[in-house]
Amino acid sequence: MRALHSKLAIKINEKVFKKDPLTSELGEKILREGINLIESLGFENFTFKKLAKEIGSTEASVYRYFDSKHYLLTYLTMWYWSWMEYRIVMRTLNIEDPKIRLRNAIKCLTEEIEEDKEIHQIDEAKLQRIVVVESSKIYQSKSVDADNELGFFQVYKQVVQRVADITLQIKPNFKYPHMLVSTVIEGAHHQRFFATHLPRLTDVVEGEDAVITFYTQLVERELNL
Amino acid sequence: MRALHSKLAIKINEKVFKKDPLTSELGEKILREGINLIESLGFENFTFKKLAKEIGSTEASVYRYFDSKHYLLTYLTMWYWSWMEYRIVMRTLNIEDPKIRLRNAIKCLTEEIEEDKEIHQIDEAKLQRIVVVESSKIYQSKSVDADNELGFFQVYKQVVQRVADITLQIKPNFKYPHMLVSTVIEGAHHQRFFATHLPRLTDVVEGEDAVITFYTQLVERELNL
DNA sequence: CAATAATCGATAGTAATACTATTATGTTTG
DNA sequence: CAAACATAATAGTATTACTATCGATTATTG
Repeated sequence: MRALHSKLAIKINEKVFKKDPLTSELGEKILREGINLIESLGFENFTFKKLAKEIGSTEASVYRYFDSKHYLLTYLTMWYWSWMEYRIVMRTLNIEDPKIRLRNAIKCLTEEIEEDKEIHQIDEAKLQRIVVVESSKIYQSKSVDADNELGFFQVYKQVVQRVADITLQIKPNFKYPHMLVSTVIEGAHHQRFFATHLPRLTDVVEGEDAVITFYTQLVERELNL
Repeated sequence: MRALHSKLAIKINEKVFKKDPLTSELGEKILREGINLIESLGFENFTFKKLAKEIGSTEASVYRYFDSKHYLLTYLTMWYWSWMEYRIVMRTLNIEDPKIRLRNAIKCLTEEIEEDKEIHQIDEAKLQRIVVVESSKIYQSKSVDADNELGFFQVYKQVVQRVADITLQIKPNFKYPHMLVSTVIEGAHHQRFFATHLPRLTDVVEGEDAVITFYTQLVERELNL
């Protein structure tokens, strides 16, 4: 009984999987338990063998869906960015003032996702934690260029482009819109990671989400708002 | 005939190696060829077996210096940050105006190192390319907390602290000095990587080092200079 | 100068990883 | 009901990430 193909369909580039995991129960388990296991073991120690054991299936069956754990992580990251793009669209649509659109978008990109939305079969809060810690591994790899050719980073680029466009509406002659946005996105991830593991590299402020505050401020100052 | 123990001694936390690679010719070869191989193969595909073959030695001998390739990368990264700290000190010492000190420090952190200094046995330009692409893997790993306990990230933290202190001299009530500096450092690395592999995430400007310009500007705007 | 320690190369071996291939048994669908 | 498809079970391979042992050579020290 799969409650799939939910309201908002998130479409993932087909080249990243061998068999669409959203078309079978086993596939969904791979995604769900994959997220759990990657989070608890870390991507390095995560294997398809362990995953298969967890979901009561076999290694070979998992390989029928994904060519490697690298592509599973890629899939999950693509899913995250598709979902994020949707969120950004929702929160900027119908807002006239580009300054508010921008602020909302930055908040979207930098805030911590709360647990327990239960709209998808995928737990977005958990997924965010994986994206924060592990997702840079999907491009910091020898296969970046090949994967980029296949379009695996397209959604990520779209997200950057979308927010960059808002900055250009505010300051049309701004020379570095993409750098600013990608700095904010990657920066927010790093800061969340640092806050947990290397707090001396960040400034955690009690009772405030310093990450949102800092990057919102940074962007607004950069565009002299 | 090793031309070692050069003028400026870079001291590396001893816990990261089993035997100090700077005390033997084999050790130096491990560092030198290690850098070459990691750059050409990528850290994932780099193995001690391949390294041993390259330097005409054996896997077991390499293991006599480092417990794992992870610690070799950690060593190299620590070396880079020690060297970077020295550079920053040199370029900020005796400069009275904190604004200029800051600008120099940011330039140090964001500029591309040119080839062929030949002061150390280590090629800093090549090392920087490795640090840009691979170094985040030393902390984005399950052993972060243990490695942090052992002090492996101390030099990195010192660098951040040092530059953060300059920002505080300029703006004493600034709430996010560490976030700002670590954002600049990690951001600069990402932008250099993006420029090569995912150019739509950045803004390469012909004839100008956009990375230096962008982050210098960013910092100065953040501190309203 | 001799003893001894350090260093290294050579070889071997292990457990785990990252896969691929084959086959047999269901299960769905047309 | 037959064809097509999905999965489990099993087996197997090449590579990786190590560890252990053992002489031979080289450097250090007493």
